[in-house]
Amino acid sequence: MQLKKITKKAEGSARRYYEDACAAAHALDLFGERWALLVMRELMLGPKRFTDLKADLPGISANVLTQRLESLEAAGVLVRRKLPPPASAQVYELTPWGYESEPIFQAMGRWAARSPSHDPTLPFGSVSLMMSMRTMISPALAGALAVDAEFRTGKETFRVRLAGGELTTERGTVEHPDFVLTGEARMIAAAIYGGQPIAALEAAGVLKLEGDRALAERFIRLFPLPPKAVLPG
Amino acid sequence: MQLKKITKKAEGSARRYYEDACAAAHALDLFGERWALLVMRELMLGPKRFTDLKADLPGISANVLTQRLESLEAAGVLVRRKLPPPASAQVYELTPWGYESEPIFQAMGRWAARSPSHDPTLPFGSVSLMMSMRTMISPALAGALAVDAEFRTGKETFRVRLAGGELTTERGTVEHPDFVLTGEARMIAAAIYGGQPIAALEAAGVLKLEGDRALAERFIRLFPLPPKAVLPG
DNA sequence: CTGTATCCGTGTTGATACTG
DNA sequence: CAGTATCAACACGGATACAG
Repeated sequence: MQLKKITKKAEGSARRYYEDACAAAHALDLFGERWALLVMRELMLGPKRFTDLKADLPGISANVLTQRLESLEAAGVLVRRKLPPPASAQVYELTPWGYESEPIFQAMGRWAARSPSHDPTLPFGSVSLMMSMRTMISPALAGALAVDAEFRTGKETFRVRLAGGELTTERGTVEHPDFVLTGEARMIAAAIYGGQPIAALEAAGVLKLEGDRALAERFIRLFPLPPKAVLPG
Repeated sequence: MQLKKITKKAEGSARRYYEDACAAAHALDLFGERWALLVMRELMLGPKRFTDLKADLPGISANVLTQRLESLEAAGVLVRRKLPPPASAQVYELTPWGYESEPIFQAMGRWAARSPSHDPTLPFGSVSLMMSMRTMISPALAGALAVDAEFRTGKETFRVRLAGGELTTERGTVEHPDFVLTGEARMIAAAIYGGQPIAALEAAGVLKLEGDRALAERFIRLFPLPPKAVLPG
């Protein structure tokens, strides 16, 4: 009787780690596998269910998502929670430390926005939109402007509040918003980052604005993109 | 005469990209493959040759290093340069935009230093040490302290200069250093991050200090580690 | 409906050996 | 020194089947 192939890796894939004390290398041990960081991104605005994660990460397969959720849970980045009845569904939620990874996304976003090969016309999720606004807001341009608005993308609604130069973006609604902007995330991005006037996008039927139009037009100019990097050669 | 196998992927491997306009996702398209970010890290303090990169990244294989250098060059992150004779060797050097990725390492380092699973006893390269000092320096603790020191790890020498709360770390020597610290990077790290007194490490024969001892002891206390994350459960 | 487990084809990764 | 060639292992993504 032959020895059974033990190579089968008893349990939980033996991932490859960098044997490096550098904390940045350790960060890659935690979220360096494909999709892991994007899973974290999708959870930055609050818990989600497996199916929503899968839907919001086009291209990921169920088994890969399962593995990443396991790894990230083992790393202490997220936890799986069972919502109390009647909504007794399972959700995945970042730990407090997991939420503190936001500066990583901001540093990566700021840098990669300058990449010569960055293509902003690709699909754009609503979490990415909200995170990017937090990254790109210019306190200098914002000054003392105060805004309390609602952004509605597809099936999600966000409260976007600017006060004291600080921008907060969270899931939820607003009692008496200054304005409400409705449309796909990529259309809102076209207004904010693409310089498209809101009116033009409305005329095209891809965006809808209700409320204080002047304030909205001013608000969407507060997010200047950094200049593209100039390459040698 | 048979048709030549075109499957060979005409040129430059057909990598998998996230189809995502999110700039952070694009950053992963640029350096999300295994080893890519660590290659960038090794170049953050100046150009290196293929063989040095390979030696400083234990575990990477030559073919993977070649691929990563090609990808990063195509992305505009680094360039290959031929040094002028007589030192006519080939080196790899970050572009100005490549150097601007430092905040990414800092954000990752700050966050991952709090990871419950971070193991600071693993091998520690000298570039990582210099980068981590720039990340972890506490301007509050530094105050108006001025230091001009030399750090010697293995075969490399670095100029470490603190002035006006700013820390610069670069390859090179110092004319009249306040002190010179010699030892493996991990031993210097043991002093700076592990709280080991320099004298103890000298007694163990793993570190050597020349010059202003009081200043050196004070200097190495300027790099407090962030507290470990407390996990639920 | 929500999530997990298993199979499978394919491509990527990495160790070793080898070449200009 | 600076890479290429080869090959084995494994990770990815898709499909499908299964469990609560």
